[in-house]
Amino acid sequence: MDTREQILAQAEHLARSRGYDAFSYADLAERVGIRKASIHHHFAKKADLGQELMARYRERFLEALADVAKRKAKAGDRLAAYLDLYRAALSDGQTLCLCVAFSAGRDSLTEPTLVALDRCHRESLAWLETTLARGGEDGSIAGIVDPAPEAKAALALAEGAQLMARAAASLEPFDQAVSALRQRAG
Amino acid sequence: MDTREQILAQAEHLARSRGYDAFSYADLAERVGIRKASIHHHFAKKADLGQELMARYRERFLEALADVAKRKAKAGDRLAAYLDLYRAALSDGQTLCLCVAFSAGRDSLTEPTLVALDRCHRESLAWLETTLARGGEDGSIAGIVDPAPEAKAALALAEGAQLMARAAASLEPFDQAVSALRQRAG
DNA sequence: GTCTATAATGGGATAGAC
DNA sequence: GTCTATCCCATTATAGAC
Repeated sequence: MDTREQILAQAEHLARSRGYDAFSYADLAERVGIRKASIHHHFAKKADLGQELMARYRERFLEALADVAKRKAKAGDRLAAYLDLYRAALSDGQTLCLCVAFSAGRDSLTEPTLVALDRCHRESLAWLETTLARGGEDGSIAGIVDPAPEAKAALALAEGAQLMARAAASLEPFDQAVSALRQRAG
Repeated sequence: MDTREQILAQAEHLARSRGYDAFSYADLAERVGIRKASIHHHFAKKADLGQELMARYRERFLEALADVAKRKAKAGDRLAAYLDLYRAALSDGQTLCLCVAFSAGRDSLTEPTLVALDRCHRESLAWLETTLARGGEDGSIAGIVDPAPEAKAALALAEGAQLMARAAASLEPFDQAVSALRQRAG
């Protein structure tokens, strides 16, 4: 992994565990094992780093959703896998997904970063809406009436459950909060 | 309103709109119309201010829940009023509730503040669990099977819907995300 | 591409006069 | 209780040598 990738990886971890405002180039430099000035060589401004973090997070997340759709045929299994993605992102209550972390501190973000965040939300919702609609049709997800608002509810539930788990620094609140939705997926 | 109260009010607004890390004593001083040193007279350390912010927020929120229980007899109406509290806290997508704002940046908080945050979550969950249980019994909330995990789901949904609305700086995502739960309450 | 050095600014916090 | 003045440190960011 080249230096630029290492910076991005460490920055993502810091942003997801502490928040965008609460990590510095000094933290980052220490973890990567280079100097602050070298970070600036790769990302001139912190805003550039934030923007790229969000852009690549969105890309990776959407790829993961596409992969779920490829691996799982039944909509119910896809929804379960969706919840597992959020569960895994928690790392036992230590980190949030980047969308949640960035949403809370949106005032510190620049316009391109906000655009990428919004795009991530909209694309996730489209995937969820399709999944829920299919699940309603083939009967693999129970109680689907109107897929569009229910997709928003599912996203809100996943993000909120993550937040509760992060507050408690434990996975348990997440599992309990999503259990009812999980059961609807069989 | 005395100075101390003004400081708390402005600090709460800043913490809820920007996050704990992203507001300073300088911001606060400017808004209250006094100097930084005068803020330190009332709250020696920022951690003291954070702790008191969380403590009084919890107190006020729990009072609001008690008030809902006093004003509304039916569990379904209580749940609707609960969602309205979260909706009102959003101020059109400009501010989060303090629990959500503090959960995201928990690494910056001191132990007493985290204890108050956890207490706020636990007490809210207890209120919700009682409300959902009653709603299941009297039929005013549809589809209640197991109140304990469903209380956690309702809290996660409310917090997550707030986060989505904050990300979009709009009330709309909140209303759509909670619409299904609202309908279950009649 | 990484380094040392440093600028410029802003952060939390304190001393002491009024 | 509020002020001015100041301290010390962390922050983002840049210049220029290697």
